[in-house]
Amino acid sequence: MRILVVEDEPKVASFIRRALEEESYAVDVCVDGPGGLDWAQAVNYDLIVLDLMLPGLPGVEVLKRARAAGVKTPVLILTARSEVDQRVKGLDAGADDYLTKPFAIEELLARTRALLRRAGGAPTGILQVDDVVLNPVTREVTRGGQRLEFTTKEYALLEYLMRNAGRVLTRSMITEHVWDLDFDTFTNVIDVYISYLRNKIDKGRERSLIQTVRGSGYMMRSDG
Amino acid sequence: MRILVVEDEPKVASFIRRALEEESYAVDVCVDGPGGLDWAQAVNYDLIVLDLMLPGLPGVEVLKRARAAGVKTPVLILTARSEVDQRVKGLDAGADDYLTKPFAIEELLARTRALLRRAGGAPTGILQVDDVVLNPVTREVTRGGQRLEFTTKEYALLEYLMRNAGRVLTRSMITEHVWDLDFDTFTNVIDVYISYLRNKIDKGRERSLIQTVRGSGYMMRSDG
DNA sequence: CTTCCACAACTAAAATTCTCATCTTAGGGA
DNA sequence: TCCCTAAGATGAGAATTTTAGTTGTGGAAG
Repeated sequence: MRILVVEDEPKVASFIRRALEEESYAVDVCVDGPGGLDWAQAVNYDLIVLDLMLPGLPGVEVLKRARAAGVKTPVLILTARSEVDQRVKGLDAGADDYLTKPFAIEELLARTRALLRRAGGAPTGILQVDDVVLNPVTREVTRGGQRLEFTTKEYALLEYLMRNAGRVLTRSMITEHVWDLDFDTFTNVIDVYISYLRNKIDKGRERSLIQTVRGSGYMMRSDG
Repeated sequence: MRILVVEDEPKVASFIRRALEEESYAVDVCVDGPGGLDWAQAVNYDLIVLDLMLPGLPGVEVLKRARAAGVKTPVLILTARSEVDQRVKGLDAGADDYLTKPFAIEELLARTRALLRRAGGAPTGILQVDDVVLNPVTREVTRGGQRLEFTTKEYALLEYLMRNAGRVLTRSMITEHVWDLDFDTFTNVIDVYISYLRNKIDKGRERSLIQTVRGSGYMMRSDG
């Protein structure tokens, strides 16, 4: 899940970034309106968090132009408590939800989850492949009832694979969703992390849930 | 030293990024013209590497507008072999040097060094503080003739300190030049890396070359 | 059909980067 | 002077990434 945060105050931006990254989202931060608009159009984000008070170009304008340009990504806007009519304008301009500053970070995370869930059309949010069950809300993963522990990157990769079970994911697709955007092609971190996942998930089983598709990428088996 | 690379082909971009990072520059990559222009104006880069063949806005236009907006940063343009008149236009628009694709990466690094040296007005490039000698070209550091080894980040931090010996560098200045732009304020990596440097440089000496300026930041002693 | 080669993928181990928790120090009140 | 707080230092170790050597695969050549 890739999220764009358009926010000019560095403190707030890095606070949000950190919180979202802890939840295993891939986060890009942009500090001004025009830049935000560019990124929103250039990359197919899963969610955009947009401050309405921006230098260069007001947030509402960014949103309007992005929508005009055909960007369908759900947008969560941030406003100061006083900017009530801004908020209304924001929702009119095509925002999907809003949050007033200052806000509890947990609130932001909850709304993020909600928006992503709504966009994905998933009713429960629980992912299951074979006897592996992943709960995106609590970030808990079990296999056959046994709890499994993952690091942030491992979890992000696993969730992406499970969300796309039965589909082949190329290395660049994985890169785009789980690692940084300007990613180095000449590394094999993905292979390494696949190996970590297999170690934890398939330990002791003969057939891995994660299949290698030679020359293309990897695929999570959609069913036994 | 912070460098902006504006280049749309991901392979080329990450190739350049990697090469520059290996030389301890802090590198930002931007994939289109408008974005490049924004970043060039928003951040005080030490060098901009600009592809002339860009989506959104031609490189020459980016350059013209940046210059019009008062951006003084040296610019190195990249062109395909066939785009001879583009190159001329680029130099007319205010570029400081050019390189034709395909190019040897060493060539790019050499020109980068040359441009940065020219801009900094440093004649030899060798930095010396007390008996610590740093050669930015070979990335070799010695103290009293003894060779010292550093990791990429350690080296970048040390070079920045030495280039500004006698001046107090705040944590945000260090952040801007050595770490990523959207840096987390709540971390103490800088302190940790200062500690690493002291361990390697001052091992066994009573007085550290790197002074702590309480409440402000750090400073490399300019002289004994 | 078999063998060989080149490339893709795998993995262990090392290196690097970053975080966290704890300890130390400096400086300003009470 | 003593104590308290904020700032800084640092060891331990977790997470991430790189490196390099090994293994596996499929196609080409014989």
